[in-house]
Amino acid sequence: MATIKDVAKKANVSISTASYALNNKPNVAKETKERVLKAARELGYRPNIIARRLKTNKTGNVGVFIYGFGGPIFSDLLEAIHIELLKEDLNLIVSTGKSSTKMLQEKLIDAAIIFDAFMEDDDIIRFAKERPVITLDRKLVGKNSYSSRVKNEELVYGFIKEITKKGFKKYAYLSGPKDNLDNIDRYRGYQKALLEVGIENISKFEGDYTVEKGYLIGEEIAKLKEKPEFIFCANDEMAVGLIRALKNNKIYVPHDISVAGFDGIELGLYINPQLSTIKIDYKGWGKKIAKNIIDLLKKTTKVTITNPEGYFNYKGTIK
Amino acid sequence: MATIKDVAKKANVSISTASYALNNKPNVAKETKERVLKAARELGYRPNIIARRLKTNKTGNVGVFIYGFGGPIFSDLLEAIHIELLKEDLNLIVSTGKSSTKMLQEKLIDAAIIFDAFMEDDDIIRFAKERPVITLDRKLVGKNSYSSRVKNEELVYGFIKEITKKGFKKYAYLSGPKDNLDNIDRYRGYQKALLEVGIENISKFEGDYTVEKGYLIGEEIAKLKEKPEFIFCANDEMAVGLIRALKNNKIYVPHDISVAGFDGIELGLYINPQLSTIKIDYKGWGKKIAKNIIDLLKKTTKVTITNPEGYFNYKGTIK
DNA sequence: TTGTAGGCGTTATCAA
DNA sequence: TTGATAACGCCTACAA
Repeated sequence: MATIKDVAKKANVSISTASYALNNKPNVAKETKERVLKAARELGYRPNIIARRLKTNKTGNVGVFIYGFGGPIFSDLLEAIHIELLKEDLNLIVSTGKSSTKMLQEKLIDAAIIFDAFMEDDDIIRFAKERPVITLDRKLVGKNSYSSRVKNEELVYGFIKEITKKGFKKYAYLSGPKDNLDNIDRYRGYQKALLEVGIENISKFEGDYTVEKGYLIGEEIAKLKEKPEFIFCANDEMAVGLIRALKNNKIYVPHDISVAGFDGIELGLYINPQLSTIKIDYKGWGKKIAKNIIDLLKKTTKVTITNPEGYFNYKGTIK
Repeated sequence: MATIKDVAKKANVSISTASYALNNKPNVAKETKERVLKAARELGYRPNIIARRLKTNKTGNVGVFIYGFGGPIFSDLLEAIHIELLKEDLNLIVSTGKSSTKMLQEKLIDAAIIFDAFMEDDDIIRFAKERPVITLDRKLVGKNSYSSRVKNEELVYGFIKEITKKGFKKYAYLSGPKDNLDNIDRYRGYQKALLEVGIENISKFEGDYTVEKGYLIGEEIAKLKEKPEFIFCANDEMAVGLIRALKNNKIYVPHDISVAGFDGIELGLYINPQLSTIKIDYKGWGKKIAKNIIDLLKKTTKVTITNPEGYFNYKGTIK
């Protein structure tokens, strides 16, 4: 592999001059520069990013750490982030699980966006001592450390407030993992809205955000004597599984039971009827966060982190 | 950030001794080693992977480059790869588009797995001069360069051979992007199977692998006077969109038209009826490829690259 | 068993 | 406008 040394030799200049030429520094003669660039081209020279990094402490990479590659919400988020980063010639690196933590520790990235509740606050804080982080899955604010959150409580509250006008009596909540922060906030909004109209007992089923679990809970509910009239699922995927199980047990949505979810995933559009849900603008969110990260890396201005928008869709699986 | 220098100073040893101790070399006295490790712990020392890499030419990262984060087949593939890599303490880095090419050039990874037809052969070949690559989306075999492919032609041929026994007369093919290699191979198998039973004119619609395009083609087909009796879609996502458009136009699958897809994505299980398809074992594939990569990195044995399995599901959207 | 020193490929300081 | 050289943090002969 050709190094800058080879280029310098071939162009008959010193290493430092070669470096200047290759990095577009203004202090190098036009003719010299051309000679260097030509040599580089002919040798197929590529700067060794590792060596550069050792010197400059910059990689040109932004890491996005997610809790799994399966989540349908991530594709929009990642796609949008990627587009923005490319505009600034930054690379996007995606990782998950233990790999993420290691990348954070090894600082192979200039900045991080975190959407993985399994990652430890401590690791994030340590990283944030030197580089900016935006977390999307927790409240973690400090030096270099920002948080952008879906307005879970507010959105669910507003959504359910409307639902209560339909006069349902028996409500249920299908939760995500019980220590998941988004899930907790969504439940809080749910509970608040119902309490305000005097409904206190909400039957609660514990899920895990997967279609499969939603299906299992659906089968469970199908066997109940006293069925809920309205079930709010902490995410769309569980709602899809739930509805499917109900249908297989000849319980029809929304005729027999009304169901709603959260996220607005594409899958929800392709079941019949379409899933009622609280749709989050993940694309818009990704774009905004990426812009924030870019600003943070530039350190030019004060950076204001924004939260994503949400929209209600009552049609479909609600009577 | 604490460096090995700080650790050495704190433990009152030389840098090299600190390095030996931290890397578990056998030549260091037990007591010294303990002193070094203690110092490292107290300083929160983390080796700078960048510096190490510069010296050893190893990163401990494996890159997987995909054509987009939206593809539902990738989640299984990535998840499986990730699990295998972790067993060997290798990190998984995922990237797409231009970022992928840059990572390849900058060699931030020890090996690459490529499933992105937009990446250039040249870039891959250059990378493969020094490190192993497995491509999943093209035929590219050479030094350090291996190819693992879905048996598109063979699978579609076998599947359609069975279909022809049902006695359909009018066949259509909904293609992927017309220069996509998988798509071309799938069509070849389709054509071959039909030719063998004397069917020569296949009406062909050009799609792009997306649900949206499938939907548009579905609307187009709904307007045709002479409709096909069986439509094979080059992937499941288009099939889902197609079926949905047909249903919206009161054409029912499989009652009026039979449809099948390719991939076996989860979404296909949640439409009604379930999508008939050629299911690829993406999880198994990911596991195998990851193992291959690990072997290649170890350079121990001759490595044999395997192809993924496929399974037929005729039930659901085929009459 | 420990320490000295050279080098991985860059960038950047300073002198020429 | 160019060149010599010292870092960046780590590993590893080789010497002690």
